[in-house]
Amino acid sequence: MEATANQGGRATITDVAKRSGTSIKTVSRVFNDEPFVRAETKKRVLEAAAALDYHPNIAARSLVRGRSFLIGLFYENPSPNYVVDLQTGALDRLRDERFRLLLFPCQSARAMSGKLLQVARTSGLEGIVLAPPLGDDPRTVKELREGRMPFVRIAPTTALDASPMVGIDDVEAARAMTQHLLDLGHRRIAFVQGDPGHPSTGQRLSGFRAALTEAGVSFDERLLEEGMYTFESGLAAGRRLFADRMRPTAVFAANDDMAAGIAVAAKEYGLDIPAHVSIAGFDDSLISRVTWPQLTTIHQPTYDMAHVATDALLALIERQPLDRAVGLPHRLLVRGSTGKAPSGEAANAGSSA
Amino acid sequence: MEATANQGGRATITDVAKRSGTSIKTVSRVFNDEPFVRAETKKRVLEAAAALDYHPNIAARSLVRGRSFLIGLFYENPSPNYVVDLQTGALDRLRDERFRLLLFPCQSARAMSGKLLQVARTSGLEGIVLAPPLGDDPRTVKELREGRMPFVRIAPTTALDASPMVGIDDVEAARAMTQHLLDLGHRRIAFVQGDPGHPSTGQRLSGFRAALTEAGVSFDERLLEEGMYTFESGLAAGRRLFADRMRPTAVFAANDDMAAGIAVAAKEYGLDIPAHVSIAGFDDSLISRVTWPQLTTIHQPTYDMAHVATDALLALIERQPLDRAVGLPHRLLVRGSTGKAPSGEAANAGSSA
DNA sequence: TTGTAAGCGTTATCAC
DNA sequence: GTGATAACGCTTACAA
Repeated sequence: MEATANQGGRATITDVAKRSGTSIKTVSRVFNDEPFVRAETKKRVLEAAAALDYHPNIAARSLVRGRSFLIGLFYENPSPNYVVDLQTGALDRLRDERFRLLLFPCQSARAMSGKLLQVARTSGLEGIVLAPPLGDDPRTVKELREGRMPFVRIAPTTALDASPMVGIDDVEAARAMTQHLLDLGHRRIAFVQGDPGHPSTGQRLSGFRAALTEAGVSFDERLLEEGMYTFESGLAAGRRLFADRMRPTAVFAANDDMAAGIAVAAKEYGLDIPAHVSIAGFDDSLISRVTWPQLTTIHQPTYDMAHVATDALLALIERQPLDRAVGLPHRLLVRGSTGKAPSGEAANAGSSA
Repeated sequence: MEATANQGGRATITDVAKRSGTSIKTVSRVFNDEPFVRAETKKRVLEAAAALDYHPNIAARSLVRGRSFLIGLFYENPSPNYVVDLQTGALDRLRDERFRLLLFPCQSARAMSGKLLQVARTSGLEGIVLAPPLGDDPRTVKELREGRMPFVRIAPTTALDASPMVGIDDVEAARAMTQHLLDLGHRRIAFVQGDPGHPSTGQRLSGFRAALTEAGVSFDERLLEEGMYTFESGLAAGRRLFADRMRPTAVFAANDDMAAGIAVAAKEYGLDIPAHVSIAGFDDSLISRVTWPQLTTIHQPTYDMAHVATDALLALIERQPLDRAVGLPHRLLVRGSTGKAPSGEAANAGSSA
């Protein structure tokens, strides 16, 4: 072959070595920032590389090192806001690292159960970040552990020490929100649950209940509504709640999408927010700022959680020390959708449907 | 070395060959679905592979083929809804292909100008999908062409034949929306522009103007407001518009996020939508369905555009025939935020601030 | 401080 | 149908 100019394709390390009058090893040293290269030599190499528009071949590099420098972000969440926060947090952490991020939107935790390791292997991933609720599938966790695939979970609720994790305290946050409603004088507070498949659903509910119990307020179980974390399910739950003569003076939804649906239902019933009914959400997603009035909610640092999780994953892969569990603070954002309970406590203002 | 069992690491093609009593070439044939492998041999290979949990090493494969099977999606859009639609469209097209998608969220087209090819080369991309407005930067386009990097643009507005493209007709869609408002009897219609850096801004405005001109309605230039495609800029524009005594009876915003902001401004001024003022958006983003009332808008098939663009990119990379330009249809979605113009044409109902 | 040689795990060539 | 063997472009011993 006697290759001289490497016709056609991209320049290789050999081309650069020839052009700079050095060896491929020296070029390799320069491109890997290894010490012991004379400044002048380095300069010559860099010039040749620039002239040839040389970029190291990632595949070759990966092959010889036995590493892919690829990590995967697995998520199931249907909320674009949440997903983008997640991605951005991970991507930002990867900036200036050699690692790259591959996305794995999943239909459901159930559908992925037992397949995740397989997918990771096929894609050559070196590690995985699992967004909720994927990190709560026992089978997935078991598989990943047995397969020795490094992984970090965001906001897991089961087998907390099965992997490094990062999260907020959902129970505590829900308790804080409930306390806020109690402080405003509400006593008939409804709670709309999220997807039963998400463990956050149970946690938020238990925080809600705990706050009521502490305050000595008994809970009317008829005010516990089911939902699926979607706008539509919130709308439906709201309609059911407001159709009742003994409707609540406040509704705490386990996420913002449902809260927005509930707000629409309230308007359908001619109820003013917050004069007739207060509505609280959870997540501080974009949607919470575009309803009118804006939703009182809990800010979850999704971006930060993804950032920290990615950080931990890199440490795990590189076998560096890391925190097994990081707790990030939530924030209660009081906005226009919650206000003083109507006087008379169980007021029934507004037109009925 | 006399390697027998490949200790520690992943199983390789050699391991599979040994275990199945064949050669690596045969294993390779099986895993690449090449013909001329006896069914029985194939079966043996597959069994051995399964037993060993063998997955072909992507890096090695890429190296020898001189291909990365990586494509990049570059976007600048700050709207999570839009971004996720884009990603999903591209990802869905890639399903069951060997290609993988790398994400490149960009700060701005300007910041990327002159760097894009560089980034693509460094990441070893085989091709690129450019979401608006990145596809309108002349320098980027020139560079990509000269560097012979396959790329497809979504909704470009300049140098339309510089690359394969897919889009909708923004001018036509804006004209349709304006016509809808005219049909409802509106004559004082305000237009809120988007980010001047996005070419869609100019197109939508010109569609708006064209419709007015055709209808013989003169346009009061004071009803042309600036915006940035963000919720906040819409809110600000809305406040300016509604503070004026001669406020419009309808507002057409160049996207939904701004329209949602305008709706909030209207409520601040005590204006009922659509009784006092009609509001129209553009994009059919999630936000358009969570305001109250829901926004009349234009459905842009973002998902489909990304899907088609990715499809075209793959064809381009594989040197297969493809359409240089695909036009996708828009859809006018009439929802609750637009209604008949207040009687008396220039009505001024509602309380002022 | 620099260079030589040996792989990394595939696919491609070409003989059998 | 199948199997040696040579690349692919790079990093890592190991010399010099």
